[in-house]
Amino acid sequence: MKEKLKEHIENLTPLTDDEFSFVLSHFSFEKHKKNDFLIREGENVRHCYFVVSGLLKLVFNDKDEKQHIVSFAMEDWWESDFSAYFTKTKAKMSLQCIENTTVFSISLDNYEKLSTELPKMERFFLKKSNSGHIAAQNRILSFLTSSAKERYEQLLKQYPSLFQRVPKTLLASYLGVSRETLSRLSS
Amino acid sequence: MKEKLKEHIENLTPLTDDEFSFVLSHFSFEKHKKNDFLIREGENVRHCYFVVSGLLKLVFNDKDEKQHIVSFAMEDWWESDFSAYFTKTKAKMSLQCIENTTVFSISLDNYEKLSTELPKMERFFLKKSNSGHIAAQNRILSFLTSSAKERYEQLLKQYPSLFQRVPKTLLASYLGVSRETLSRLSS
DNA sequence: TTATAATTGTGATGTTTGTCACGCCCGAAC
DNA sequence: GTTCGGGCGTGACAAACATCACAATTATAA
Repeated sequence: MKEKLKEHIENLTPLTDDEFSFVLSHFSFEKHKKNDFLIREGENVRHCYFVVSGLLKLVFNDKDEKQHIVSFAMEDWWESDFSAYFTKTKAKMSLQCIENTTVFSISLDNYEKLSTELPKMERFFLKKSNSGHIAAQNRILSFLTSSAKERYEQLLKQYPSLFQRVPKTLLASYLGVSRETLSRLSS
Repeated sequence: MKEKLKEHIENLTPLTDDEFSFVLSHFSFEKHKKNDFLIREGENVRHCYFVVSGLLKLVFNDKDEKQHIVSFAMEDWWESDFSAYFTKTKAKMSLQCIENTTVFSISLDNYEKLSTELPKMERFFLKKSNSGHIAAQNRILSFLTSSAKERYEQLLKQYPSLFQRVPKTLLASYLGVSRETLSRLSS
């Protein structure tokens, strides 16, 4: 588990063993079961999560209780309701396990401490944030340029494993179409 | 002009005058006319821009030469093709002036120098990047949860000035609907 | 095992939206 | 002035998609 986090960080910036122990001391390791909530809509968001194994969904529920999936969080992803996390406001979204999941979590205090105490890590978080921004922009682009069918095919190509791991209803609410439409797209 | 940048940064972190001069020395000030390109699709992206005045569009052109507006960049916004900027690859999008525009620009080298030399600024860029990520996520959410009409009304509420400054065709291609549909929504 | 719930496909129908077509208005260029 | 083109509205039609309904199959739990 530790190794997973270490390797992940070292993809962007090398760390000595001492530095990594120091980094690690700012995180907690957590195991969660399928359907557990890491973040509940309306509550405070104490942590940001690094996914070691498993699968989560970041979900927004509209007034009609219809769920919309903003993001699937897979192995090696960072996820949270970042808006609520950074501004210390209540969560607008929920983060829930689709499978049994293990994560490293970090509080905002520790996030900021770590950033100031170890500049490498601030640089690391900056790069991660930039990637997150770019990924989100690509998703916007896919809504602007592509039909439901094309978005479906892009997803299939990029994350083929999702189609075995996740009920189609969830894929539909990620793609922004109804379950029935998705079903007809696949045939 | 300088003051605009200074105030903008000081919204998030205080700066001494010396620090600000140091910051400023990493930027260039540029004036551009309506229709000028700051970034052209297919070319290298040398700079990231802070908009002092005016209005720009960040545009993606699909295979059918249809333009899709990823973002309008207004006063106080940071904009670039961040993916191309950070990874030193060719631009997938263009950044073009809708009005006469003034900006501060910073090269990637200077961005990185500034970040390492002045940790405050790295913290600043991190916060900006987070906001960008969150803003993009909200836009994704609006595609998932809202009809064209609702997205139109949200935009009208958030940026009423756009409706005087920008031809409806551009608003349509930001909202992801045809010009004709947008026209019918407003009535 | 048996009962219960979740998942998925598919038909019927109506709404939303895109596309093509046309006409009007208005400002810029000549 | 006249011409030309961009911006904008709107009608007609077709395509894409949502919604409702129902059935069949597959987990899941008691």
